Amino acid sequence: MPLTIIDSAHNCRGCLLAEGLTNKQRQQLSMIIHAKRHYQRNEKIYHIADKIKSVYLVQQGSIKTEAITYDGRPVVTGFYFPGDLFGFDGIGDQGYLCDAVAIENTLVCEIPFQKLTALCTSVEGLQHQLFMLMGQRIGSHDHALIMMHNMSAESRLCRFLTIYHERMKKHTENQDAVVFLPMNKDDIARYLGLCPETLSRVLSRLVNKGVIRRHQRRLELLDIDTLYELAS
Amino acid sequence: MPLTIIDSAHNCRGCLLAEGLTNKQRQQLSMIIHAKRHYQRNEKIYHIADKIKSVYLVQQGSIKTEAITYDGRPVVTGFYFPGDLFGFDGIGDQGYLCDAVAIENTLVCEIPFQKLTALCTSVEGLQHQLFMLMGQRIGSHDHALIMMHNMSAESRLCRFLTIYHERMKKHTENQDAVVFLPMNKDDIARYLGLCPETLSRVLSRLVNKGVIRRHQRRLELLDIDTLYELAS
DNA sequence: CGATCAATTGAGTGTGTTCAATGTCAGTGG
DNA sequence: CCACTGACATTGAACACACTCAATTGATCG
Repeated sequence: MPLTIIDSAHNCRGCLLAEGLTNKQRQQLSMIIHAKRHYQRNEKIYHIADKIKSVYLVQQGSIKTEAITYDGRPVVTGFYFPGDLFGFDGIGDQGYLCDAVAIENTLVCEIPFQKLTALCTSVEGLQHQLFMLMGQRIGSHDHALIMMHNMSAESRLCRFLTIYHERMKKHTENQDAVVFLPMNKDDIARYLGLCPETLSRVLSRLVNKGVIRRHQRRLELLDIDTLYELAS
Repeated sequence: MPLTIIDSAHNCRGCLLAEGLTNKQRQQLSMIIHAKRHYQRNEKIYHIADKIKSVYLVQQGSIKTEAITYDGRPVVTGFYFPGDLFGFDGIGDQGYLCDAVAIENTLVCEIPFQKLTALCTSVEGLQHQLFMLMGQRIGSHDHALIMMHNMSAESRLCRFLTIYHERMKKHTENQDAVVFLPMNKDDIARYLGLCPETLSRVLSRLVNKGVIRRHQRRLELLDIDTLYELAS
């Protein structure tokens, strides 16, 4: 079974970068892929201030990126799941701004950025796709910024859940109102800008309201409408 | 005098996109520039959800981008000054995510994104520069996100001031410890995620501490070291 | 079954918000 | 020249929400 995954990596199937490319172009793309490898839970894919410029694709598993605030606290700046590209924070001129860490056992494929941009000059569809993805990335972070502004803990969590749920519905065959969270609660708290206790309290409150049901990392979204309402 | 500005627009001098290009390449770049025009205070350069894809360069003046939170409050997502490119939030597939609004009378040059990327395939230095700028943009917003996490009102303001001061020192001949803020206080408050009253209080506190001195929109940074310390 | 560690709950505190009152300034008209 | 007006900035008091620290409960493993 892992073989098929490795194989699909070779052919760049399912990779957002390869979308709209011909088979031949996909082959060209797969040629420049530097490495595909497994990472253990908590293993780092890259470190803050690393100068090696690559973008990475999550094949299987999940990734978080985390940075350190000016007063020394760890902050989670993003989560990435199969099909997602990450590492764009390293494209600027000061190296990576985050650590990228595997949340679980994860298969990642590395794409050297310089080779990628070189290929872009000959494969126009690829350039377009890359600009799009970077644009979307900029957009999604504007989104995150907006979210941080004066939203209550409850709103933040509900929004996180709805976004995560939509993401999973779109990319997996699972269409249920159930989500599995591969990351632990502390990571979610650091992502939402809350302390773990507050997150715990909000979760309990949502359970009491009958909006969700919990079985450790498996969440049932009982009342999606209210979830969306609370996410305002 | 405005003539020289228009002229420099034609030659793309001072434009971050044109950095490292030959004169001939700059000419090619200036050919695709769609429009250069003046905007009045509070005039919009583009609107949320606009599908027309362009990036814009501030020639003179200043720009803010603002969005609406899920509960209907306006949020300022960024400020842009001469030499800055803005409009990257519209590159994704869902149109612009913000309104771009002139803070004062402002001269802006519009660069259609499609033509720009088409030119990128032939002018490699331009492609590199564009990727870099988008990468930096992603990085700076990661930065902003980190900043929002659990920082006190005072820290946020001090960080804003130091960043703004460094920006102005780099891009203008003015090397004094003085900054002019073209935007009004409400905009700063909406950018920092504070209410205007809190911003006012923090400013007063900084004056009392002897860190800054105020004359309406002109701020003297009396004690830059403490300013940096407080920005932690 | 007890030990260990994580997760939850509770009490108290701090910081920013809200709403209201006061102060400041520019522009207008008597 | 001075009082009046309206917009905006500042200050004050009360409140709400999330944080901190501590205690309790729950889960996992030997």
